[in-house]
Amino acid sequence: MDYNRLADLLFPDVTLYPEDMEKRYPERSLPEGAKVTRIAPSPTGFFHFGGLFPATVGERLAHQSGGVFYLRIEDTDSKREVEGAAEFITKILDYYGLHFDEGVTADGDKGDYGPYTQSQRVGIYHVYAKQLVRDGRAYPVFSTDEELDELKAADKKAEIKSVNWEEEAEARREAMLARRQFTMEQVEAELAAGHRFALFAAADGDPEKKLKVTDLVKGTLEIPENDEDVVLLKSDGIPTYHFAHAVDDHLMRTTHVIRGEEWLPSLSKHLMLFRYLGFRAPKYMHIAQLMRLDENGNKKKLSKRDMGANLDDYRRMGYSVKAVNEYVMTLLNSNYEEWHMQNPDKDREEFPFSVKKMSASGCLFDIEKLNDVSKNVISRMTASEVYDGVLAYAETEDPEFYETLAADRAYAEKILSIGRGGNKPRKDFAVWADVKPYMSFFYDKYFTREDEMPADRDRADIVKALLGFLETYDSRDDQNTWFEKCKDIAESIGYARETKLYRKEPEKYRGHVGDVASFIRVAVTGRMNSPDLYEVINILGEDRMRQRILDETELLK
RNA sequence: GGCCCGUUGGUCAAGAGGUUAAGACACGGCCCUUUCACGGCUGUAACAGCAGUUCGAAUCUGCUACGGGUCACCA
Repeated sequence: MDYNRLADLLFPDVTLYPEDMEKRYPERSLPEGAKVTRIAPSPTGFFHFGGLFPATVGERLAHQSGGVFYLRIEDTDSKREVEGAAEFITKILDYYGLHFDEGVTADGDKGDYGPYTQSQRVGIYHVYAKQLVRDGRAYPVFSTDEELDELKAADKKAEIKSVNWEEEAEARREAMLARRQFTMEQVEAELAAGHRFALFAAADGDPEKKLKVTDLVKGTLEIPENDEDVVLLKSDGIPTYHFAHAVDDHLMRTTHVIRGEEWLPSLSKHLMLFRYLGFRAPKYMHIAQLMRLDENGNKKKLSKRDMGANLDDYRRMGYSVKAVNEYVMTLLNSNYEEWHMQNPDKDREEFPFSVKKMSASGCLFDIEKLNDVSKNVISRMTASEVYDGVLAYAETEDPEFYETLAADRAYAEKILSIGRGGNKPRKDFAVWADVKPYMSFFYDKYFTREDEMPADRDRADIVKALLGFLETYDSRDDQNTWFEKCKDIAESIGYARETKLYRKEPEKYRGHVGDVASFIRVAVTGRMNSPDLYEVINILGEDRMRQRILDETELLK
């Protein structure tokens, strides 16, 4: 067979050669050891939470080494493409603090190795496709539209459990061998009839022979050589992932391909393609998948449908970017947490991220741990930072609360300052959504009496204590004086001045000072629990405090 | 089913031939405390199994079991 002629027949419009591409996209001049990484999502309008892992690793590796981190959009599957998805991706990645040096951005492509959207690179793929035909490594397969439809319909077959794998494999093999048989005349006839073709790479591997590959996280892998022909170009001329991966990562000079371990089974194909194309293969890192527990208690890959799979959900649930990022980092390098405790003031960028520390096995997503990380993150923020965080969250998720907060920043910050700072800060919030119920009683329009007065205390005592409090209250008192007065009130109604005294001899008293504090707390906040009462009253102001206590005593009568 | 990957407490995990097998989360107890949220102390709990190598194995090898991934003109 005259492969040169076949190549011209198949790709009459392609006039460039691989050498031209090499010239157009030369080796990058970067410092020794600099890594070039990328993330390459499909524009489906959905960004998987798990996608944050390879993205974070790529970002850290590139920027830790003075290299390049870029974003490439893999839109080779038009069926799954969603309008505006690329924009959504750039937005959400930016939101999560992943900053790119190159690639698709909100204002178009940035960088010398573009275009960075695969659908705009078809001409480039065809140059290499034509070369592979010339080399006798790739061949066309013609299909009519009906046959194509059938293929698509057959997709579901793989989902049916009762596949006879042996028969299936044999049939596949036979079909493959049959496809490889064709004559130039047949090709000419098909072309003349206007039929479209898919381009396949003929596999030359022997699965009995193993290939030793080093994966930076999995270690040394032994994978069988590839003996399955690989689809390079689909009938519409668009490349498959496999082909685009080889061409793009070579031309964009990616040094490290970081992706999920679901790609491991096709690694053999990719390595073959790199060899056919005469490219040096990049270093690979296959990252273990994030898992969830199914109803039988087995681990399952966290898939699109699962709760918590959508990265954007975390924003909606009110997790801060920092918390999510720290959680991810904790899972990626488990010594991060320890490092962070020892270096509380240092930024995540300063952490010596290590590939060696990464786990080869998939871990379970643990919302409890995320919450803990998140509480710590928020507890370290200033009141002003918390305010900004809540405000940004409420703007989209709770517009009414947003208005309330925005109306008086100083007031909200005062509330958020309670118990903040110092080395034992309060840890009340795991998510921004926790803030509203926490501070609601500070706003008259949200104030409700949620908890009752303690049932085991005398109503008349309560009223006496409350009125006594109003009588002696002086807003100029410091906390100590204020609480001494509470003790006086306790004593005046036959309660113990100290809680300890009461515990020792409960029969001697009708209650204790803690009860008095509770009465005031319930009257003022409507709850049994609240942050520091003295500060709460100071922030609320004397007038509102008096009004609420008066209202409460009315209710008790 | 073939192929590949994985397996240390409930979860995330240190650990790289000799350790009382870290730590964090969760859970329990005690303490602190005017409630809550913190904080301190403390407890329960693990090397999947079996062989082999070795004076000695969580660490090396093999097998088994279990779990996961994957087998598209999807990525």
